Amino acid sequence: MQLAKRPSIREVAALAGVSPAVVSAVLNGTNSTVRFSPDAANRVRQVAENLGYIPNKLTRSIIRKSPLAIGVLTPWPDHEKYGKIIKILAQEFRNRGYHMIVEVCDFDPDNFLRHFRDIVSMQVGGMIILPFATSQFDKEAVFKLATRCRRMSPATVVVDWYWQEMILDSVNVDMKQLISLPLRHLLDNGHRDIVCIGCGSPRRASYITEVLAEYGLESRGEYCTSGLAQIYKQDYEEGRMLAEAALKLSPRPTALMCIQDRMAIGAYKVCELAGLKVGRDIAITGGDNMIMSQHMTVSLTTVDIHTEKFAQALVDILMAKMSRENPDIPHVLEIVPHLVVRESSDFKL
Amino acid sequence: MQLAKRPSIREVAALAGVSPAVVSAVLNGTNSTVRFSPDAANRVRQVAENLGYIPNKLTRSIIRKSPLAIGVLTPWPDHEKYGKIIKILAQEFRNRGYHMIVEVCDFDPDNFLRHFRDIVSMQVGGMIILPFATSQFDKEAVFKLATRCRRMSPATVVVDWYWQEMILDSVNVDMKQLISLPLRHLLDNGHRDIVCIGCGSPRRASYITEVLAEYGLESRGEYCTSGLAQIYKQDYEEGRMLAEAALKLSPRPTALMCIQDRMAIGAYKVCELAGLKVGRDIAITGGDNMIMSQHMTVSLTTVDIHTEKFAQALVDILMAKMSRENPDIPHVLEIVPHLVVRESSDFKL
DNA sequence: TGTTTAAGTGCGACCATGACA
DNA sequence: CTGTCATGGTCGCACTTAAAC
Repeated sequence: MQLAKRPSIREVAALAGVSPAVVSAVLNGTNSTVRFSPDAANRVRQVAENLGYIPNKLTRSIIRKSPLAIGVLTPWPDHEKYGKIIKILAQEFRNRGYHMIVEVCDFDPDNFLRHFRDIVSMQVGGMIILPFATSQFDKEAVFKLATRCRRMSPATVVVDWYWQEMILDSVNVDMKQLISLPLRHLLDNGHRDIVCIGCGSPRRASYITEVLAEYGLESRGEYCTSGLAQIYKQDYEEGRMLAEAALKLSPRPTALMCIQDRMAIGAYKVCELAGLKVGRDIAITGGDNMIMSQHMTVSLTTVDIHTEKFAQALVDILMAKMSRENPDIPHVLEIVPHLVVRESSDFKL
Repeated sequence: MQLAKRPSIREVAALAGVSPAVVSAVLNGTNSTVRFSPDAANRVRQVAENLGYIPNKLTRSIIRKSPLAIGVLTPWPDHEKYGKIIKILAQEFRNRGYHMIVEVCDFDPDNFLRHFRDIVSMQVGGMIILPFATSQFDKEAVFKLATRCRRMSPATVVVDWYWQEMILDSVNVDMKQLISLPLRHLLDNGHRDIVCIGCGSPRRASYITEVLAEYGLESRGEYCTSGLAQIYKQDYEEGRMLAEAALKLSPRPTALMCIQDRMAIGAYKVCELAGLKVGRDIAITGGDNMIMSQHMTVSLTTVDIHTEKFAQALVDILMAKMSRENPDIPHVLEIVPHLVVRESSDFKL
C-alpha cells in the first residue's frame, strides 16, 4: 500500500515565500547555521499548521544517523507483568525521544532471528527482549542465537536471563530470593510439609534443598513439582492440577508454595473444594504480586518483584549501552524481591 | 545519540564486485529491471551474510512511499483486554508486513495530539486508538480533537466509541447487550432487588430502565451506582466500596450486577466477609471475561466480548481504510457479546 | 542477458551570496 | 568598507528504479 499524500517541505516553503532550509530551521530549531527573521518564522509556522505539514522523521533519521525507535520483543505482551513493563518502557522511551516498536515472537530460533533482523532494519537504537529464552530451551541453540544477535544488533538488553555461563546485558529477579523468601516464611511459621509448585527445574530445586538444609530438613522429590506453562493462561490450570496431586501426598502438606500467583489462585480452588480453608487449614503463597492477589477474598501472600524498578533498570542499562561508553562491559542487574505477607499464609501452625 | 555503524550497501557491493543496484535487486527481489547472474547473486548473499548487512527499511519507505508501521495509541497497555488486543494486532500487522509502534497516552487533549503527530511523523499507514475517550470526557474538546486528528491522520480506527452524533471508524461492544444480558439472566432467575454497580452513566442507566420495564419493574436510582475508574487497578477497590454500600440498602439486594470482572471480584470479598456465600446467598455477575474469572473458587458469571473477533475487526477496518477504497465511508462495527453463566449466579431464587 | 549509470526520494547542514546598516 | 543577518543553492544520506550500455 502507498502512503496518503502528505504536504512536503517544498510546498510549505513555497507558500510561506521562503526556502526549504528556512522551513526546516524554523520547525526543528536545531543548531543549524540558517538564520531567519521572526516574520518568516511566523509565516512558516502558519502555513505548516494550515497545510497540516508534519516533518518526515524517516528522512531525518537517515540524515542525522539518529535512531528513531527502540524495539521490544516479547512473546507475552498480554501478561500482566510484561504489560506493566511495556507501559513503563513506552513512557521512558518517549521522554527520551524514541518510539517503541513492539513485536510478538515465539521461541522458535528461526522466527526469533527474523523478528530480530526486522527490528534492526528499522534502524532502532536498541532492543529489549522480554525474555530471550525459557528454561525449556535448548542451550546450544540459544547460544548460537545470542551470538548471531549480538553480531548484528545494536544495544540489546534481556530480561530473566539465568545462564551465567553466557553473559548478556540483562535485568533479572534474584531467583534464589524468589524461592527462599516464601519458603523461609512458611518454615518460620512452623510448616514442615511444604509442596513447592512450579519449582521442578534443577536450579529452583537446588535453592529449595539449600533452604531446607538450614532448617535441618531434607528435600523430598515429590514435594517439589514442576510445571511452568509457556502459555501463561494455563498457569491457573497447572496450579490446580499440581495442587490436586499435592493434597494426595502423605503426610498431607500444610502449605503450598507456588512460584506464581496464577498457580496459587488455581490452588485456592482445589483447597476450598477439599474443605480446607486457605489461611487457616492450609497456607498458600504465590509469586509476582499481581494486582488481583491483594483483592482475593483471602488475600494472597506473594513475592513482589518491583516491576517499576525492574523496567527502570532495563531503560538505564539500554541507554548506557546506546551511548556506547564502555560498550564491551556487560551490565547485569539483579532485582531483589521482597515478601508480601497476606492472609493466605499469615498464621502459625 | 547516533546509530552504531552498520555496513552499507556500497560496502557489500564493493566486496561482492558488483554495483549497489545489483545488491538491492538480489536482496529484495522485486520487479526491478536489473538482471543478475546466479553467480553474482551468490556472491552478494555471501558477503551480506558475512558483513551482517541488513537493508535500511527507512530509505526504502521514503522511496516507495510505502508505510512501514502502524501506530497503536492507548492509555492502558497493561490492561488484560488491551494487552490481548495488542498481541493480536502485533501478529496481524506483522503478517501484513508492518511494524507496530505502541505509544502510551493519557486523556489530555494536548498530549494526545502530540502523540498523534509523532506517530504520523513516522509515516505510519494507519493508527488504532484504544480507546479515544472515556465517558467522563468533555464532548466539545473530543470533537475538536477528533476533527484535527482526522485532518492530519492517515486511516484511523477507534475502540469503544459511543458518541453516535460524531461518527468515526470504530469497533465497539454492543453496550446494550453488555448490560441487558446479565440483567435478564438475573431477572429470569427470580432476582428482583438487583444493584447495578458501575452503571451510573445516563446511557447505561437507560438500558437498565428499559430491561426492568419489560419485567414490569421500575428502576430505583440507588440501585444503580456509578464508578468507572480511569485507572483500572482501582476497579477492585471501587467494586468493594460500591458493594459495601449496596449491602446496606433495604431491601438488601439478592444480586450484584457489576459492569466489570474486577469490580465483581472486589464485591466477592465484601459478600463473603458479610457471611453471604456467593452463588448461593447472593448472585454476582461481571463483565469482560478476564482469564482469572473462570478460576475463582466460585467461578464468575460474566459477559464475554470476543476479544479476538474484536481485534480482527479492528485490523479489517484499518486495512480497508488504508487501501483507500471508499475512504469516506465510515466503518462502524458492533461486537455482540454473549453471557457466560458460571457458579456465581447459577441458581434460582 | 547481465551490468552499470544516473535520476530520483524528502529532508538537513553547510556555504556562498546578498542586502543593509 | 566591514560586520551582521537573512536567504537560496547545493550536496549528502542510503537506497530504488528506470534507462542506458
